[in-house]
Amino acid sequence: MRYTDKHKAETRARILSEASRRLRQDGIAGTGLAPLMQGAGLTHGAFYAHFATKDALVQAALDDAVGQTLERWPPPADAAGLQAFLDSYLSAQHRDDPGAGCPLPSLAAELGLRGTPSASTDMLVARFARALDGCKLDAGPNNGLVALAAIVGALTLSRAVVDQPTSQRILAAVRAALSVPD
Amino acid sequence: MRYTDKHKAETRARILSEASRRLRQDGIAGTGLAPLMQGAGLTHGAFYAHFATKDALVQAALDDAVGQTLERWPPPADAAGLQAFLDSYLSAQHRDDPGAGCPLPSLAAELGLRGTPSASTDMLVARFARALDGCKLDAGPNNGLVALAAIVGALTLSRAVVDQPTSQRILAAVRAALSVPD
DNA sequence: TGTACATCAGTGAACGCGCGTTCACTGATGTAC
DNA sequence: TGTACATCAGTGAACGCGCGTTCACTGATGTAC
Repeated sequence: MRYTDKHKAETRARILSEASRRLRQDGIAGTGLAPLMQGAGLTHGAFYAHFATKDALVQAALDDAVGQTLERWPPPADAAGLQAFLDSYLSAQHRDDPGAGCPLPSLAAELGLRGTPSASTDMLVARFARALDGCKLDAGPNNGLVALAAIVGALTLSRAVVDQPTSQRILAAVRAALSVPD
Repeated sequence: MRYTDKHKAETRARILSEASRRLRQDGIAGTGLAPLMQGAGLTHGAFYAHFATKDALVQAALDDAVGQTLERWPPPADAAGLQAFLDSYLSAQHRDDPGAGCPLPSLAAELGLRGTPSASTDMLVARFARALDGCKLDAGPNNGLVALAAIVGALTLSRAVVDQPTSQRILAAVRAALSVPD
């Protein structure tokens, strides 16, 4: 072997991390392989030593983004943890940095339209729905699923809306609606 | 003039209608001008007799989609009307035909990421929030805004999810959570 | 320990293709006389 | 009413560009002797 296996694994991880960020920031169609590889400090030709196609990278990067998201927002242990989850997910910081955020608001629509969804998405939906089940919404047996739809919709709309006060109001309204009472 | 003004206006309307549908179906980046013009029964060169750039078309087509959406779901007059709105918006039919549907679930994320949002989006958000204010969610002063986030998130997720029972459950759960009681 | 060879991640030029956009041209129609 | 001209929506070839992908080659490293 020319380089150690460790070296190759590190390069692959670097490409993956760059892709994971760029996909959430620019969308799937908006992410080109050449700029991506340049961002990873390589030329575009090196790509195919690590992934068979762009689609294969998209799948792997999506898995990575989902994993990162589950690490950032692990299942809350108690009411305070759930409140922290909501505050963090519905923050201006999350809204303004989609590349580091949850892939559902940034990528779910494109995945749905393309018809090439991944199993990771379903898992993330299931985990987040369970995590949110305890929030105050009081929407019946699928409380967590309703709360998830609300926070994903809120973040999506808060990014799309031009008027900044409206953007803030959307986040604040959903935060208030789901918040655990003191 | 070679053709009547009416003829030109009709052609423009045909391009706009085709674009309005395709944008919601394939996204902005996913909609090419050549296939679009072919869909309108013209060659791609004719495009620039009607629009200055692709961006100008996107703006106009987005306005068209918003207008179409407000016609399809006008402000409900009473509780029964609100219920009909919810049932229709959260239907499998709406989920499975994004090209004819509300542009928020299909395009809001891309508009947010691109940073080229339109005033129409804000108007649609405001109108729908007002329309949904009376629904049962009971989420405080911005009830309609919370309900809007929930239905937009629900439709987006129902399209992205692989598992069909989960997709149906998302729509049904949000429908139940917002429904006006009998 | 030192040398010869095999491996293969990474380089950089090139592939065909579709993109948004431009442009010389056509030809059906409206207007002027 | 009939003819000559002006208009301009629409055609179709072409533009440069970035896309995903391929490929002959390089050269640093690990392995074999």
